[in-house]
Amino acid sequence: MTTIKDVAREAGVSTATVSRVFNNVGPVDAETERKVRLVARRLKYVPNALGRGLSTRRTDAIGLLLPDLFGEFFSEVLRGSDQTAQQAHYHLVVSSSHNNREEIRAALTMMRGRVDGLVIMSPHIDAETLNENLPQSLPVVLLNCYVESSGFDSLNIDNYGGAHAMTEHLLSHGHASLAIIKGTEGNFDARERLRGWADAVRDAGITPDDRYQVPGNFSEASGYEAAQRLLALTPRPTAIFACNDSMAIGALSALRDAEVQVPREVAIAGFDDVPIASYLTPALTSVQVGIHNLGVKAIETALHAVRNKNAHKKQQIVFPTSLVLRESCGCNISSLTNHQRQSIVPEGR
Amino acid sequence: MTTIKDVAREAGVSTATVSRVFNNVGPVDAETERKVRLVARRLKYVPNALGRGLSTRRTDAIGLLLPDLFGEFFSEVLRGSDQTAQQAHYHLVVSSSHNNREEIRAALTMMRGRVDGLVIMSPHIDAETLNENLPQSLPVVLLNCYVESSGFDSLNIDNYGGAHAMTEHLLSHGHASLAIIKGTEGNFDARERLRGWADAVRDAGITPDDRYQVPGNFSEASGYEAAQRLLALTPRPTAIFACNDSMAIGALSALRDAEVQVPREVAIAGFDDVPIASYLTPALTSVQVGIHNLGVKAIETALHAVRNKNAHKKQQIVFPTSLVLRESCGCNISSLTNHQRQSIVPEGR
DNA sequence: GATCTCTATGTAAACGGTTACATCTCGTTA
DNA sequence: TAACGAGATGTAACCGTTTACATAGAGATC
Repeated sequence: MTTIKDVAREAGVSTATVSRVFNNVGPVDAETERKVRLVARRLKYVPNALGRGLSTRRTDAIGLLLPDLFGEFFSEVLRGSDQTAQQAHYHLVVSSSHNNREEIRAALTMMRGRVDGLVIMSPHIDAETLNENLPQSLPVVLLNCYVESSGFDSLNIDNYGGAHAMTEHLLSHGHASLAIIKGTEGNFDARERLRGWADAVRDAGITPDDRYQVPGNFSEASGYEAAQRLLALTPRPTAIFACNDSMAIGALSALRDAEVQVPREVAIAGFDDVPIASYLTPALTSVQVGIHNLGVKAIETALHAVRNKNAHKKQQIVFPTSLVLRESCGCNISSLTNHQRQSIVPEGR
Repeated sequence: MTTIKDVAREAGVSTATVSRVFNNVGPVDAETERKVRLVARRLKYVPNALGRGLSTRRTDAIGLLLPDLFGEFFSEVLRGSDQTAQQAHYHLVVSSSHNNREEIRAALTMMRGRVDGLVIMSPHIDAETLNENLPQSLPVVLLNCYVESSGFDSLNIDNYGGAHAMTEHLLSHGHASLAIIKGTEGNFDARERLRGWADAVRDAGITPDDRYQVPGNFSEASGYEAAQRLLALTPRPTAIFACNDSMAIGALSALRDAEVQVPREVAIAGFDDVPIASYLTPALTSVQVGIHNLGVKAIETALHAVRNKNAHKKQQIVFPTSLVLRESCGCNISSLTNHQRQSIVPEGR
């Protein structure tokens, strides 16, 4: 592997000059530059990222800590993140499947020194763990984490508002017995969505029935199971709000297997508005959160922090949500094609 | 940020000893070790990855180059990769959305020096580009790339076999007019699947109709459009083989909008067997490729190469596929629940 | 022609580790 | 008791860059 020294020797200049050429910094004679570039190309020289990083204390990489790479949600977050990072000529170091505090801690220390900034998406994180395991100077962006500290930039989805609005919408269809398929126990999103649902139900003058609140874990399988459980109840609920689209998909599948018509007999709505939602049968009504944008914004925030050496004012941003009404909730728009269906969004809340 | 020198000074030993302690190498007195670890913990010392990497010429990271992070397929590959890398205490540097040769070239050089090995999944790669832009010593695993050289480890899906088998299966349902929704132009997978389909059709004594081979690009939207185009034909095909599940999902959606019964009027099958396939309406018959395993195996191969300093014998592995028969192809198993449905696989081909 | 600027370049010290080699101290053996 | 071997530790070179500082030469200014 050729180093800067090889290039310097071959071009008859010092390493400093080669460095200047490759970083476009300081004055370099045009002729010298030409010569250096020529030699570099001939020797296939590429500056070593480690050496450079050690010297500059920059890595040109952003770390991305995710809870579990499952389904379309994370795929979309990642896509947005990757695009944004790449545009800024940054790398993405991805680490996932951290399902408890100890694993997170390990991942955090592993990341130290490898990245210039960190985007963390994990329900199992708290300010103390962060402060314990990360240098103060490392920019951190919390994505959908419930951390009370205002010492970090954070991005959150308006879980409460979205769930509340969707529940109101289902109520507007005349449903009186609303059920919810809850998200993973202890998860912040799950809790907030449940709260939004419960408040909306109560606001409508209905007392939430405990039996109508069945557990789930954000997977299709759990949605399937939850729906089966709901169908066994008497009286059977006439509308189901699933705390994410994956579970809604599972639920749809269970209802079909039980030969229950959706939305005629039971209406369904999800959360996230994953890309395939509009292609389902029936097309899934969902709460749109702009997942892709979430990834984009997270990286942008991290990069901003990196550029300001983390001395900027930290922001807590809440991402607004909007309802995307399709068929599964009972909106009578079955004559539209999918493409049109995708754009039907109720006026702003 | 505390360095090894700080720890050494504070513990009253040399940096060499501290290094020995943290790498479990060479003899160190138990008492000394205790003291060093204590000081290290107190100072919150974490070895710097860059310094270490520069010295050892290892980065403990594997690069993953993907064409486009879209949908469930890549999400699954990534999940398998990440799990495997993490178990081996390696990091994953992900880079995606490389849709032409120049972008690939740029990504390859960016990765140089940052990773110990590289997993490349890209239709736009060739042996020359690889040899030009990568040092001979860097382990490379090609995932689903069409590269004629045997100088690299490679993993390929049995695209031809899978498509052939699925087409045969559709034919066994008595369909005489089979259509195909093709994958992205120029894509290796797409080409092989088309070839498998065409051969199976011909083997059945049918001459493939050009109008029944409509273009697609592996996205839901393109599947939707392609199906619409097929429905407009007379005679209308009675079975459609979509070159991946995303397009099959789009097609299903189009057929429903056109009020065409699946599988009664038109049968459909996909390729990939993404996780949600079994939750669709009707449940999607697909060619299973074990996407998750693909990621696992790719990283395992890369790690093996890293450990052997890339001096091992390169392997070209073809991943077998299997059919997963559900409802959309017309198999009469509608009385089963989803869970059972998932496990119905025909005897080995 | 001395002084001052400005440009172009070189020198060498970091950056944070690892590791070959040297050194020192003991306990063991002939 | 001298020689030896093994264990514990230190010394310093090295990995590939960047960059503060030094230096040299060429015009420009007085």
